Amino acid sequence: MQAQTIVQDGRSTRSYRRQVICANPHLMFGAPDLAGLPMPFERNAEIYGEGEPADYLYKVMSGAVRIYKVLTDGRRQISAFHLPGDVFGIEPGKQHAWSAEAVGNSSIVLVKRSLVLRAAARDGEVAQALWSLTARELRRAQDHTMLLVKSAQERVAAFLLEMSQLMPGASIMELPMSRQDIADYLGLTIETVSRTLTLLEETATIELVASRRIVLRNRSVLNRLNS
Amino acid sequence: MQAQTIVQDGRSTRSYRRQVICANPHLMFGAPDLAGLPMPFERNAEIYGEGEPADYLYKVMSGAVRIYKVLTDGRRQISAFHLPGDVFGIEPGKQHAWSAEAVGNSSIVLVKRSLVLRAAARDGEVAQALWSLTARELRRAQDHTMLLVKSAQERVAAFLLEMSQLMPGASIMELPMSRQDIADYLGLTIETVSRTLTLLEETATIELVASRRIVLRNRSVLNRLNS
DNA sequence: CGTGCAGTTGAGCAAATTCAACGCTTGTGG
DNA sequence: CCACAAGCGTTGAATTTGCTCAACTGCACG
Repeated sequence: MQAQTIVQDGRSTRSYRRQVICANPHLMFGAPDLAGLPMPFERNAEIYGEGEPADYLYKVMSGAVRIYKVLTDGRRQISAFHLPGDVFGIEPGKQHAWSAEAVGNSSIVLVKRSLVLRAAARDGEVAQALWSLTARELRRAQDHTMLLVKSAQERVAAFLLEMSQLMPGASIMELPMSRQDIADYLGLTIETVSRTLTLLEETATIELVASRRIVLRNRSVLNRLNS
Repeated sequence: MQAQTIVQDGRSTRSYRRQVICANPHLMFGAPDLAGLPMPFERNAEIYGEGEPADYLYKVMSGAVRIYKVLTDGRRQISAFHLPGDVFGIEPGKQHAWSAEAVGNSSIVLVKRSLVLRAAARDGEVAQALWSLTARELRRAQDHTMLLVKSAQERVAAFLLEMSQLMPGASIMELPMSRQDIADYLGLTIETVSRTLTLLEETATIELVASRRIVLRNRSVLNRLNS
């Protein structure tokens, strides 16, 4: 069983070629009894890759996960960030259509897909849960679609509100992801994201405590942008 | 029971205010026994509206359906076109998050949602079918997301290929929808769609037999744009 | 034959991208 | 402890892409 994790290479380009570096997140494919136990993933470690068999469902315990695809021209599109409590990895087919990586060091619980499916076949409640999980993911994807037809300001505002919803109660938002991650999620460039954030700061809508620590000062402005 | 259908108003603007005109597509909400029988919908007739209870599942028998939302600023975003054979109207919640309209005159079969859900609770096969239908819809939505981060040429090429896949065998594609529909699906303006189509015609990639009759002359170019 | 709608085309403009330089923080090695 | 490189983020200037506004064409229908 080969142990290898794939992470982003360190070049300053924005296209995503990949490079093999360290120890393995895929041990469990040979050790199905690990299902249900939390597994640690390092920053940028791959959880699964596009085209791999979709044998597990995943639940984020701590950290954050990005779901993404790399286009032929090297651009990357992130379809979702998953934060603690979120389940991900549900796929219609046998194979993953997307890749998943840990944004920062993360702890993730794995459950064998076949176990869940078998349980669902027996138990209507499980089937129902699985279905509503998929349906929620569908709504998420549709909301993301609506994001991508808006202006840069609107997208960034929507992103900030979405993140603050995912971290309720925190007055200072601690974003786990980089500007590049945000840009690839919003379909913008890092420069545009950066400029838009400073613009929002200049208008006292937000406060950039540090580049990844943001306070939402004026939610009504953000809500209006989001509308 | 009030009979009324809602259609687009006739103004030249691109924002979508609405105006009541003619006879009712919602008879079935009072006549559940109609479930399973095909119902006719006129061009632009509303099938269901955002916020209405999601009491039915729908299957297109003939014609075409657009699923859309109208933003606060009046712009419309179409999330999907459904052609004969497609099932639509599956929603995670009790209410429709989107609206559905017939693109052209269409025939659509309705099935009571509660019947399907009850069947799914008893029968694992039905539950499985329902789940995979939802999952397919999810993949569709994700594919659409990937569309919206591409250039205008790439979006139009992807649209043409998608449509040709939905109408296999036809050498001349007969598009049921207007330029405005296409634009709202691709997140572009009608002008950009029009210009892009003429550009593709000038490069002999497609042939515009008539504005809604298109022949794909050079699929490899389209595929390259799509990649 | 006019009217209305759908689609096309053109010119100017605005928004976001591209390319480039720079600043700040962090980690590493002398 | 300082020097320096690497990563990440910000800022500026030029460019490109698609949008806006406007005019015009072709077609269908009365």
